[in-house]
Amino acid sequence: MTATTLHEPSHREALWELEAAFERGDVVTLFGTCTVEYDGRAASSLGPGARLLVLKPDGSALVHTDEGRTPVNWQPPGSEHRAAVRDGRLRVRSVRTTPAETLDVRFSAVDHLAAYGVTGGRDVEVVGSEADLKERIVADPSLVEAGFEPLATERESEAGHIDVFGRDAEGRPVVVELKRRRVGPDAAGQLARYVNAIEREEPDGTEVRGVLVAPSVTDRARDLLAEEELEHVAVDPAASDDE
Amino acid sequence: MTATTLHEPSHREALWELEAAFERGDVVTLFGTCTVEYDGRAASSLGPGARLLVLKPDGSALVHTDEGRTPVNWQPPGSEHRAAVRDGRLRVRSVRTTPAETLDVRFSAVDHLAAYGVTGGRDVEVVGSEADLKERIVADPSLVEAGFEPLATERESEAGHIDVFGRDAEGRPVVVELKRRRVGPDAAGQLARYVNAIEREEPDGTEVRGVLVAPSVTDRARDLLAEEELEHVAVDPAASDDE
DNA sequence: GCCTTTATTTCGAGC
DNA sequence: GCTCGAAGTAAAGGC
Repeated sequence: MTATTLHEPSHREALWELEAAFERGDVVTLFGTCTVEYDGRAASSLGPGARLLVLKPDGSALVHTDEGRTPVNWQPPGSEHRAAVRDGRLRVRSVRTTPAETLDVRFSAVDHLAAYGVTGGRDVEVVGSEADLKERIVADPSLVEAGFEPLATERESEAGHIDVFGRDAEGRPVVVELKRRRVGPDAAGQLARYVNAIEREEPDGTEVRGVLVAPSVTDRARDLLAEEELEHVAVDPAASDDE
Repeated sequence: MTATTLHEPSHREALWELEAAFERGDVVTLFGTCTVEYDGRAASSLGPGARLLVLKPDGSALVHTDEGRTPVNWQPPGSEHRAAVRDGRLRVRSVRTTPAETLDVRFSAVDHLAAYGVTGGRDVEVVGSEADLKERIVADPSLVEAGFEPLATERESEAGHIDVFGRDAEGRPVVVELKRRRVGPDAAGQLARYVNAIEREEPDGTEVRGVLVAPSVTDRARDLLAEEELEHVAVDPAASDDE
């Protein structure tokens, strides 16, 4: 892996290295004092300050301060990075279309620039997602209730994609909505929409049950579930193989 | 601003510099080959690869590959960073509680380390948010409809916070929900919940109107609005002073 | 491309 | 601390 670094480069030196790094498809980090202007879906302006700029070969751009997980400004993948020196100052501009968005970073001082060939090993295996919960339900339908029989995990309805569809011990259709964590009113509304859609699809008068499978629900969600005559089944969030 | 950089340091040299940087409250970037283990709300495992690790003094940790705006692994602010050398390899561990989460980055090779004093200028002024839309509505209520009179922008209901509440030309109560961009069924559901809540609060039989103010709505949202007898008013998203 | 939903969402406000 | 909703949400999957 090659790493090129410049310590307190001139703006013009930084520009040369930046352009070479773009050419190579490197990931670039830039530390320095800069202002940031963004215009697109919204618009924002950020006064002078010391920041970290990360530029990726896929077009992503991140402006980080010393605080927060979220960049203070950014540009999503698919943007195009361009660098220039204007009035003796390095300027990095990242532009994308649909939607039209521009990120403009103007440096008054560049403290450090590093360019790296970063490749390989992007695949993360995340465990504990909603998909995992679905697998648990299918493997052990009694987690929903005794006698529950899953019929489809990919059923489409007029209202959208239903997590698990099946029938209870008495043969009544059951719509199951899965959430891996405590849920609010939005999830109750989502389940209600699905149940209504299935009621329209089933023969007239068929009673369709709706079950929200989640670790817990908020008070407001509980009220909404009661109002819509939907049910909540508590499941332990993690607990698959580990304890 | 002081910037310390190490090029291809030994694992032990990297450790010393890391600990000094933590002490100083610097932002640190580390390039190298590493594996990443995360365990907390979910769990994940990331095999060896070249990555960029960013450590912030507020406890944030970001693991970036050469793709994507979102880090492949991370730890939110409030975590605590610790570094150590085990079996001759640098290991950075970031831990937080509530919820208990651990991020473990094990390096097989450290290519570059940089530490920076990044301070000041974190405040971004974002224009074009929902709050801006609310100001526009209050300044010109006819954007909702002729004769609309806003009475409250902070009205609380049993179902939650209502963006704008007012009365139409005939004196009927109107619940206005604002969205700065095209909306789906969730927003229609949200508005329906607010309208229902106000109908319960108003004298029996009072007809309460619900108006969704947004640039546009999806087909499904349109159906849902029609079902619930709610209305949609189109507003240009940007368009305040600029054109 | 649009639509829909999930996310280790993050973040902020209010209670 | 929890709840709720916004976000330039991002990212994935389906059409």
